[in-house]
Amino acid sequence: MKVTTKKEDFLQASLELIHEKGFKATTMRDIADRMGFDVSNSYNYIKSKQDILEFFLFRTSEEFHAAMNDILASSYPADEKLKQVISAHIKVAAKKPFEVALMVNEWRNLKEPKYTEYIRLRDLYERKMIQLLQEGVQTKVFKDMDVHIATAVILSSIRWLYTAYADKSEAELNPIELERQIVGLVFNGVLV
Amino acid sequence: MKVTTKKEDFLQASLELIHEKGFKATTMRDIADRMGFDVSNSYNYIKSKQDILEFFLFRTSEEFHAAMNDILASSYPADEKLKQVISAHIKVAAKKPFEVALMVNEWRNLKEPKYTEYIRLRDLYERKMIQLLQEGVQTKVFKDMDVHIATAVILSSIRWLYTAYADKSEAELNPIELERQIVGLVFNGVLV
DNA sequence: GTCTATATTCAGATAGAC
DNA sequence: GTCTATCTGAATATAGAC
Repeated sequence: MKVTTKKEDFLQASLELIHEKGFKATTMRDIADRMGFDVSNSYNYIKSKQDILEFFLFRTSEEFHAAMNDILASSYPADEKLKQVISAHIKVAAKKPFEVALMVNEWRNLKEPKYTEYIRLRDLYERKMIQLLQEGVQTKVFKDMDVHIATAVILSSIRWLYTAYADKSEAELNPIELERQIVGLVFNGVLV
Repeated sequence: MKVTTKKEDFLQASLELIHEKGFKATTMRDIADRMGFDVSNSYNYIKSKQDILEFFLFRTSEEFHAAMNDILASSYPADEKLKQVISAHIKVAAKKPFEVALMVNEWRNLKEPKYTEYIRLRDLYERKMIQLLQEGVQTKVFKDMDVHIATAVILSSIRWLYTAYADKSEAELNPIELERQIVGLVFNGVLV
């Protein structure tokens, strides 16, 4: 079994509560209650409530960027690269659904200068995706299309993935089949 | 020029502020400041802060449902129906970007019983979309696919649309070209 | 690490005068 | 419809004792 420090437990409890109620609606008291101690103890583990948000957002963002960088630096053709990006998103969403939920829903609650810093990372990620699609268009692997719109559509189309794994109620989705279906749609669309 | 009541002005100011700062972060004082009067006056127009959220969320939800119902009740084949759903989403996003932003970002701030009521409307809308795709698969217009996953992917893929119209900074997107690009992707994917 | 106590600030909402 | 004044509650965060 996994050994966790109390700080890790505290952050995990925070993460789950924020996912359930939202960042603003989650109070330090809520988190302390779930940990079974008084609010004031929370400040043994963090300096401020903002710290919790920053910790998860930047850590998970880094994970996405690392995967994207490896994929872009490979010699695969663009279609295989795109498939691997989709695959990476499914893997992260399946392994860390609450972290991804935070990225999707709570980044607006960051305060300056972290807010601007985070936006920059998001924009950078988007630009890497645009680059990938552009490469595919130039090599005639992808059709001629507006790569900016296509990037927005594709990134948006996989943004719901965390919900499939965050809610235990959902039937456990087979990640392999999920990837097959999504790649099928992104590559060839819905028409026969 | 358009004649507006002061209540309409108040709600519009609320809408824009909530879009800028988020619902929880927007205070009644913020809204009153923008209107140029004291907080207490706000309660001439609404009973509570929740009212603002409920008003916009349910009104815009109704708009989406009405469009979807008309499309489903038509005798068009499934591919044309799907195209019209996409077209409707673009139209609403272009005309009411802040309202759509609220639907995407702030529905979690509804309180019971409105929260449950709203979730039901969302689920209903999703089921209508599943029905549309199922019809297309049965009539061999769409390929054989997991219609639940396809519904999640397609609805998610057009969820970003409001951002293209909410931020004035973005170059004004031509809705006709936007529709052409998105329909092209949803129908045939990115491959040549 | 845990507690009690408290400082500080700020939010939603109401009462009542003009 | 507008204001002043105020109630009530709640939140983040800190100080200091055990």
